[in-house]
Amino acid sequence: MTSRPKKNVTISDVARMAGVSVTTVSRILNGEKYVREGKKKAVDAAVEKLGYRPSLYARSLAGKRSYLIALMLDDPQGDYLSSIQRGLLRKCKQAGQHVVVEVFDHTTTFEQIESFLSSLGLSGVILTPPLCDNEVILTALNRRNTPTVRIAPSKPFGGMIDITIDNYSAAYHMTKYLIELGHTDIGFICGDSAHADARERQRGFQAAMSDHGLLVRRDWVVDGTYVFASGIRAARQILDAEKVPTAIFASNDEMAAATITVARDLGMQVPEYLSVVGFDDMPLASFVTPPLTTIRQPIEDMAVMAASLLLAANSKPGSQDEEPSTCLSFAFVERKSATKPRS
Amino acid sequence: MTSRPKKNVTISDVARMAGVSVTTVSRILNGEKYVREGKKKAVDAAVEKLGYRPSLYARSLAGKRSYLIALMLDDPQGDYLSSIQRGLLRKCKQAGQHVVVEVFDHTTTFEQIESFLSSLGLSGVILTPPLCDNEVILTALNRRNTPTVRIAPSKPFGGMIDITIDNYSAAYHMTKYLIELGHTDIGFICGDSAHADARERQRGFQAAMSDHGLLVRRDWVVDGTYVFASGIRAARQILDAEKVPTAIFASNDEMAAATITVARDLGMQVPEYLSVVGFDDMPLASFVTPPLTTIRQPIEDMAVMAASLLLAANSKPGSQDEEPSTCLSFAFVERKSATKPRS
DNA sequence: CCCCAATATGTGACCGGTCACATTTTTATC
DNA sequence: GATAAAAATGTGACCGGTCACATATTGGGG
Repeated sequence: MTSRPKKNVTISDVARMAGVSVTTVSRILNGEKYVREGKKKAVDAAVEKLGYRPSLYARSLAGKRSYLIALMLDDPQGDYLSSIQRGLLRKCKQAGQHVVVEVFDHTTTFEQIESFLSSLGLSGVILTPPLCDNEVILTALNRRNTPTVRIAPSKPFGGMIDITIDNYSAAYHMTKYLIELGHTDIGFICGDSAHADARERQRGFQAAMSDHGLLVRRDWVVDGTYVFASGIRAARQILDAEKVPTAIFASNDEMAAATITVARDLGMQVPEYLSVVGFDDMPLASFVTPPLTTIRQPIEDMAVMAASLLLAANSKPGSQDEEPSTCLSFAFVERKSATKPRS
Repeated sequence: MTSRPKKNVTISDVARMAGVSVTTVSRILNGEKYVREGKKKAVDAAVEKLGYRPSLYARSLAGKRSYLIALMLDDPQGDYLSSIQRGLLRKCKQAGQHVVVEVFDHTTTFEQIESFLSSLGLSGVILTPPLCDNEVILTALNRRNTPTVRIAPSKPFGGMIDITIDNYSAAYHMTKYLIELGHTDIGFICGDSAHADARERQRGFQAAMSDHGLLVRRDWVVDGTYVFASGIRAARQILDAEKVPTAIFASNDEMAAATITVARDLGMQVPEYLSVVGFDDMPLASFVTPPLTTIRQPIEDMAVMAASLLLAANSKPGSQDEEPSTCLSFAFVERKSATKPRS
């Protein structure tokens, strides 16, 4: 490491070379108005020639804005979160923001969040389930009033922006579909009950059933956690019994895929002997055999929108009250995994 | 937004309350030696009472160290990267570093990387395939001499730390296993050839075949990109022909799973009529029916180690030459997806 | 041609820490 | 008890920008 610590090019170097003041350079860099075209050219040239890049740290420290958006995750795993992250990265990159990913869970203390927030001075936060319903986190966020967008939260919280789909209706719709296909014996595999969406989906299922005068056997509604392994367990629990349903509605595709696997192991053809439907329409859904009938959720778009809203909220301060929360629409995707019940 | 912009608690507030100088506070916060126990107590108390949290920006700006580690991704998708990210997050959190995820690809210009690096002043970078072999990125990194750890790179590059497994040997081993099972007609689905590991695996396969005097039919070696969909295409290409192999070695589990799906669609039982093996041992591998015989790679550990090395490299500056690159060991995992060939 | 508003640009304080260096106190040695 | 080395602490410059405010230009309208 003999190389001289090569001094960084600073804004004043640029100013000097362009023959203007640092403020002017700063203005130009930030695209403010009130700058003469000529100076702008000179400055741009100097920037180019010197290879100047503003320091994120200096900017954040001196200015009021920040260039970091945090994606808070509980368990960094699975296609769902992957999609969210992908959408977020795409949007943020194009907006010149950087994404810092941070893991928190239900054991996280107020102190920890607080410390994270104040040391990073974020320009925004994206909260994914189940963190979006974590009181501790929400309170901390609110106290520091950090712009926040929540994805698929349970209930509104102090003017935060929420993005979700109508999980209840979607599940209702799907259930109705199965019923109209002729099924009356329908099993349900729940998602992680810490997630609001999981609870909503279950509500939708139950409602559809009772609206159609069908009873839901308690042993056909089993818990899952949205991951494949839990789907295996759940499906086994339902299908190992003496009396089995003719259809199973899994709260996400991963568990639906697991259900198909279990069914196959047990020698039950899908969909001939057992209809299986999922939720989310992850890539997986179309690859499985048979391809899953499911509900499409525009996850990546949700993330993109989340980022956009965050950025917007950030530029115009006073808009605390507008609450542009959004409920995006889902789509029913009919493929091959469900059909009329065996007679 | 009527709330007064609540001034931040600064280090000098703490110093004042504790009755010491800011330097002392700084020292204590950074765990340096040369501080009397008494003062430390007082300072800690003040910090506690005031709820003081050091600003990452101020620290990074003033100091020489940084608290951000970048994870550079090409395509943020799939279990492999997910695992890396998980390991990284875990380690970094415990080390008080934050992870910023950034997407780059082969179209990325030197200018872009350069700009990213200098504005963020990272304390380290983790490079995943295929970025770990991207000359542009490597050069930029080297020029700024940012501590870098590469995961599964192709060849050494200017004293950078590398972490990998011996993909060649692993593939060789797996191929030999199939051969010893009695297979002579073996197909191979390649991974993304931009990834060094994919090329190594193919080399290992070829070597094992020729070492055993077996010829590799060109139409049984087909390209894939490590994702499920590509596995479907590849498997179809191999299995739709008139003469099909008795075993297929897919370069990762996802494509192996796809192969099983295709085989099933074609009415070929796995493993009775077709043995299928994968690579990576992702969660998926044990869920698929039949569970995959595969090679386990300690991906998450690799990431943890990457982070550790980065942190270490960071604390002791002069250690440029040590090059603690590591080749972790893999494990052969025998499950149910491969067996003796049909006779 | 003068005056005022709108447009441009510069000045210097400040953001919240760290660091090199100076200074003071403690501890150990004789 | 004197004295030097080690330990502890303080001082002020500096990191690289932004911002509020002051100042200088410009451009109509009367």
